[in-house]
Amino acid sequence: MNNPMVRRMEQYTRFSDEDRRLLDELVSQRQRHYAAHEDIVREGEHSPDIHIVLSGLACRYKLLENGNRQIMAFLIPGDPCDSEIFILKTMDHSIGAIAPSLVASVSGDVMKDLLLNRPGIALAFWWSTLQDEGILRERILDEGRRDAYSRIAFMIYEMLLRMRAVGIIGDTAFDFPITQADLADATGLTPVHVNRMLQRLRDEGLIATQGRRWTVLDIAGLQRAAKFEANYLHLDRARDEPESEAGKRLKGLI
Amino acid sequence: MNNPMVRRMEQYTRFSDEDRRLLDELVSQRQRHYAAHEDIVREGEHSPDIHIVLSGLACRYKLLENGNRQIMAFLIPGDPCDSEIFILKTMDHSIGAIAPSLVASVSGDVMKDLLLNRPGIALAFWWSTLQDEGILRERILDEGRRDAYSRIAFMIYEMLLRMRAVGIIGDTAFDFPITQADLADATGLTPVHVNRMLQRLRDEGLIATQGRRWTVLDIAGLQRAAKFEANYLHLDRARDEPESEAGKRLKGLI
DNA sequence: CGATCCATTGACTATCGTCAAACTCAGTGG
DNA sequence: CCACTGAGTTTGACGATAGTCAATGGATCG
Repeated sequence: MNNPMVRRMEQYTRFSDEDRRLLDELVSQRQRHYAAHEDIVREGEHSPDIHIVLSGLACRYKLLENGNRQIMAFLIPGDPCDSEIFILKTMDHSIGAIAPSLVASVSGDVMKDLLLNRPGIALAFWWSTLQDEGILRERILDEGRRDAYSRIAFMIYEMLLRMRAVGIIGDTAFDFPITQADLADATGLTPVHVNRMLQRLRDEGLIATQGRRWTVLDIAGLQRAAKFEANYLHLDRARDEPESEAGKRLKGLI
Repeated sequence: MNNPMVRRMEQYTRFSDEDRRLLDELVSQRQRHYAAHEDIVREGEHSPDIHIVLSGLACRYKLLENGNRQIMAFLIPGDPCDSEIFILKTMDHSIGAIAPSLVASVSGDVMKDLLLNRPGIALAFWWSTLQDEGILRERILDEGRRDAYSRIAFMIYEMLLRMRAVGIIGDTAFDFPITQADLADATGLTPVHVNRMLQRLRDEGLIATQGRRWTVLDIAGLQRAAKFEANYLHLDRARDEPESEAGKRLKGLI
């Protein structure tokens, strides 16, 4: 079976055949399609199931009183959405589909059973949680200390790497079915400003977009735009650590 | 024993006497003082121990190539710093003391033993991780969608609640040994702008500062400044949920 | 009593937000 | 086949929030 969750987690661990079989079974029992903009889990709810994105694109988001939305994380195929429900009573944020998506539901009891009896699987889920936390921290760094241009570039680069990790990508082109307004909600910018930054990235020959298909034309240039390059002021340190800090960071994280 | 970690975790669970004894023992074995600005764990390292802040103030941070620093989270007494070391090879961020701090070291082996054999303790640590993740998400919301004034107000209010939860607080006054430059690194602003916003909060009678001691003079006003109030456009929903979204959020989280 | 670290001020700049309108394009129905 | 529609993208003019730079003031500490 072509299980994106297994593919993602195998960046970290090698599953036994039995574990892989169990995980395949896990995501194939109950599946459901969600339309674009449909909520999968809502803030304040407690769901008896956990959800895993199999195809499409979803996100974690919160709404502010004034109707503004902040997307805190994108969920791509292979990502579990809400493994915290075993501990926390209610969700402190919502999960929504951005594009039409296929999502697996797993009963919490079945999941709990797996976590208790299959240490390999439990470890992989723990790793997944920690990776998510790393991505959250990177996002804080991004919003706090990078300008709009770098932030957009960074976002695109991160999606490229993450999609590559689960194999849903053709070399440097990938489906990222998102509107500029969604991107604005994810980066903390306005749609208008996102548009301006995308134009700049296109003008500079770094990326191209045709509909929902994004192509990275110049990976090195995109890294540079995203502030991924080693700073030449730190060259002495770079002898020991040939890669830039940010480069290592994102690789370690993805 | 006066164990802030136990106090913090008992917001979530009630420890058995034995668990409490074990946790008290855990943090009293090996303790060390760190000076202000001293690193406790550095990005890229792998430490055999996990660390728990007992007094003072520390933070998770990352450095950018240009020397800019982003503080991703404050660690107050009771907070474990690096429980991820069981899974991840290296830290993807650094932990540093902001003020002189007392920190407990716990050998990873001892810790692992506890997590495997004391389910009550394992659950409490898992909860702690999830709470941290919630705080990270709230920070992303903050940086993405609130202006500087609200962001500073929010930060102060969050610290008030968190300090209250571990009991290191005199009603509405608390020690928050931080410079305006640190606050700038945590909120993604410049020190100059932080200064302007603090002046505004003081002018409006919401807070007062004497050295490192912060006093909240007007809690409701501070909540309002932090955009904690229910939005009256949502009153219909507020009938079922009398609290504001943000209010619930932070309470659920703390 | 300098030295140092922080806080504060002011003048100037620029990044980004706001508003509003026009444009593109795919889908729909007469 | 061709308006009609609506979602999404693009443009431009303007405004405001926050950053930059540089100097001053205040407190604490050997």
